[in-house]
Amino acid sequence: MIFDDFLRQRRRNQLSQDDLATLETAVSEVRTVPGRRTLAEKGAPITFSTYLIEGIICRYMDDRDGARQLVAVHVPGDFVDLHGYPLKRLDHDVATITTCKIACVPHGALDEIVATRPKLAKMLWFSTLLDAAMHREWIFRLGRLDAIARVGHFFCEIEAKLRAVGRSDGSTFLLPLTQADLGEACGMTPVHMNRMLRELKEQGLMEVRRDIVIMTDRSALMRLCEFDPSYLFIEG
Amino acid sequence: MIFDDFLRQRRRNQLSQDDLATLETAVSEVRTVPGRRTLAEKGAPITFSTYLIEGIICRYMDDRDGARQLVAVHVPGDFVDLHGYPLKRLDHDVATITTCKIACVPHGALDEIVATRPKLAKMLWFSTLLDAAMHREWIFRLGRLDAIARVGHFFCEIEAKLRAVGRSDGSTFLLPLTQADLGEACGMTPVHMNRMLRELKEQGLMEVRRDIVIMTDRSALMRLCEFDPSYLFIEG
DNA sequence: CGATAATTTGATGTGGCTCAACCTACGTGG
DNA sequence: CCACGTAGGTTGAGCCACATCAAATTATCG
Repeated sequence: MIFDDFLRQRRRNQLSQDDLATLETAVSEVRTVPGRRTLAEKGAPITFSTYLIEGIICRYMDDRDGARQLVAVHVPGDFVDLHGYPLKRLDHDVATITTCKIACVPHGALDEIVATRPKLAKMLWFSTLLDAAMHREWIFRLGRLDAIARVGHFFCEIEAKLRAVGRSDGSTFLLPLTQADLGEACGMTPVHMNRMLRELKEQGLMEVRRDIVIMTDRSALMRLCEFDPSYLFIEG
Repeated sequence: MIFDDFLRQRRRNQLSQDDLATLETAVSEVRTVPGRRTLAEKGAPITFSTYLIEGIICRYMDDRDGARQLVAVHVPGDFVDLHGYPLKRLDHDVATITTCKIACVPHGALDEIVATRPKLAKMLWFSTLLDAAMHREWIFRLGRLDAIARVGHFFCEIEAKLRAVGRSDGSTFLLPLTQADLGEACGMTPVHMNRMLRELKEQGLMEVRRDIVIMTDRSALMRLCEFDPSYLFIEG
């Protein structure tokens, strides 16, 4: 049950029932956390990793003035800080955006998996490298795209990820991020994010109504922002 | 011999002589590649990973106009595309900057390691996550720092990495990147890179003479660009 | 010594930031 | 059920960091 969305549409078929059962028994606790709560702080040593069952979680780093740069936005099915298992401590903060249902997996249980189930271990490794591939795309986005394309690119990524876990029908999905959050993800001020969203709407590409995102013309949007989903390693 | 610099100053002490010998025998070939050569292209399936013994290698992505964004710069001791082992194909290009000495490790040999040596496997996993941590710092750099701080931050990172493998004395090191390369790493035009380098020199922080970088005042430079090396996981 | 790549400099344009105000939605308590 | 407080969203005016374009200068290397 818990890991129903784990690597869904990725290489889940390479996970045996046995593997999934093993993961399931590795969970020490499932709990619900309210929105806007810090889950882990930069520098703190961690002893378990967090798997996201439901909700939205972000990872971020602050500059010296406290301005925030998001480095990842997580959706159900993501093993949020699995990289903390080999690294032992985090180089950034982790916080919920919405109310979240999470599963905690102690690192001791992961040791057991690595020692006895090399195939499953390799899949866990794979899942951390998906995050790294997304990081690279974020570097590209921030370094090479202008503001409107950065915004479009961000939404294209989120949509593809949500679709892979059945949370988007390809044009409409729920995403309760404020414009300030979006700005922190795309490296721009909330004011400019507001203008870019208006521009995208006026161009008939996408619009945001309350927490609902509607991609009016997804393929045109993808063209605008040079979005190629291959880095997400989604199959089928 | 080959892996003398692998994870040096990281957690190398956790690698046994046996582990190192195993890595060594996993190498199928050691070769020398001239500078400015493409080693692997985006999308191509790969069957071996490349370990960098000597030289500088970069990874990058191109936008639709061919403008390049570097996503990583590698120094000796880096396992350049080890992430290609679980991922099976690359989401970016890889190219040499200088003449390089590299070791090729077939993925079949890595399978053997993962199946029989969980501790070594976890160290390999760890090394791919170091790259991910650097990616995150690059996201922060591009999203939150102004041009001069981006440049300083880039040099601080390179210096720390080179120092960890004995290629920097803490103030002076060799780095044969053109100003165009540097611009592609820091998300700015070569013209602006040139002006930022002048500015850094005039402020007495660092200067570049030919291929030699001299950090005149490293701690002031680190302050300017909010550089905190903890994300590099260098010990001692 | 000539060809080519890299660096440097100047002039001008503009994308996105800053600052400031106002508007709207919504939750809370009276 | 309304009054009010607060967070989020919207809009405008002005400015500045960085891009662009163009040309000159300096290294590098056959």
